[in-house]
Amino acid sequence: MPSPQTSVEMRVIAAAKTCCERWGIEKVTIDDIACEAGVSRATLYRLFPGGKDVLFEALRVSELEDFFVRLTAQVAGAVDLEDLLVRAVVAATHELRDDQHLAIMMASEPGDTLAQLTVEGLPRIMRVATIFLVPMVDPYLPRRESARLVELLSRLVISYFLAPSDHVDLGDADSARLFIGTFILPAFMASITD
Amino acid sequence: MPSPQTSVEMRVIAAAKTCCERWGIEKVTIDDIACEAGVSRATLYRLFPGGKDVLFEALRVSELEDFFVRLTAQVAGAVDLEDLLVRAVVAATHELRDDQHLAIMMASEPGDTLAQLTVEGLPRIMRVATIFLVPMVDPYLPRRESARLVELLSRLVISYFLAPSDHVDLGDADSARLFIGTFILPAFMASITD
DNA sequence: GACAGTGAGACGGAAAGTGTCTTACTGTCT
DNA sequence: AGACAGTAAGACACTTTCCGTCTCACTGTC
Repeated sequence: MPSPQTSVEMRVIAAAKTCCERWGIEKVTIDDIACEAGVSRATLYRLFPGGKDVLFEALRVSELEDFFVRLTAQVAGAVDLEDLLVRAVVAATHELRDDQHLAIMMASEPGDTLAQLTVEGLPRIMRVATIFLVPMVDPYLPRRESARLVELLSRLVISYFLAPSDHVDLGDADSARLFIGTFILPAFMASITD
Repeated sequence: MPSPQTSVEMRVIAAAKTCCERWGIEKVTIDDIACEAGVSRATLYRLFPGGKDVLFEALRVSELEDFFVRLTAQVAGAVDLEDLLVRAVVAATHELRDDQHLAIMMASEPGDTLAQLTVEGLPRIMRVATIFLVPMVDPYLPRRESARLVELLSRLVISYFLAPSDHVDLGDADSARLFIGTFILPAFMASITD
């Protein structure tokens, strides 16, 4: 094989992303993706048995991991729990707002995209968020509390992204700090190990 | 009827344009357009007998007319033939470069889009260009020469737009003036009625 | 030479899209 | 009131596209 074993999968996933941006998920066909990836349909089905559903699930997971990899990089160097949470919330909000791919999906298939951010996709989002963020919160809180905190903030970031508030702007560090200091940290105060 | 007789046609054409931008021409269906226009399929077929082909042809004509209406506005007030031609060429080049719709089409269906700018669509472009521009050139040249001049410049604008040159930039007034003064006007000098 | 990975493409069934037609509704005009 | 034009809704038959699976041939690698 000419490259690491993930190469073809990655290429197919990237092709799926490209095709989605070009045509919208509901107009993309397996042939489109296979063609874009420079791969035969047979290969695509061998790599992702189950077809479109499995492939798009893999794409979402891939996107989500990229999202949190970037997020992790942006919160490196936080000095305490409040700083960590504020940075994470602000960075996540900006990532969401700047996500070109997400914007296109939201414009062309609002229904599906919203479902992926809320009812259907939220469990996966929570799962990946937990994997990436809980280890960062762990130094400050007991494990169980870390998971609760990450879940709570993740839900709030998504909610405020989808429906911005007049009172809080989680994309603004000061506003986020005030919000977190007022509504979030007190609830976890008793557990803070520091 | 609640509005002028062209209203429904316009709405359908606008819907076709919207759908094209969202999904690309090769992915759009008649149902998409009818739905976007808030019109039944029956109505759409009554308005554009022949379906997709006729409808898209109407869309192209509509786009083209809009293009030249804007162009006409931008060359108003030209003081002589050279000035008129330079303004027209520069404005047309900028229109093409800034055309978001065209850019999307070019990205998603380069083949079809190019065909509409060259082999298949060029006769229509020439026709509409002639209708709009010849009257503006007429004061300076005999009718037959006007048509030749408009055709020549239209072809050149498209060519330089599609494949920019290192020597000439028809989007730049000085460069365009030099070009027109050197290669175009001399050929028509003998006919200038001024 | 065995073998894993792949491209090409055939295949039948399912789904979507097309173009035509009929029916019923809603206003407008006489 | 009744005729009428314009329309939405959707049934219909036909065509095209798409899907998922399968076979076969090719190509490198061990």
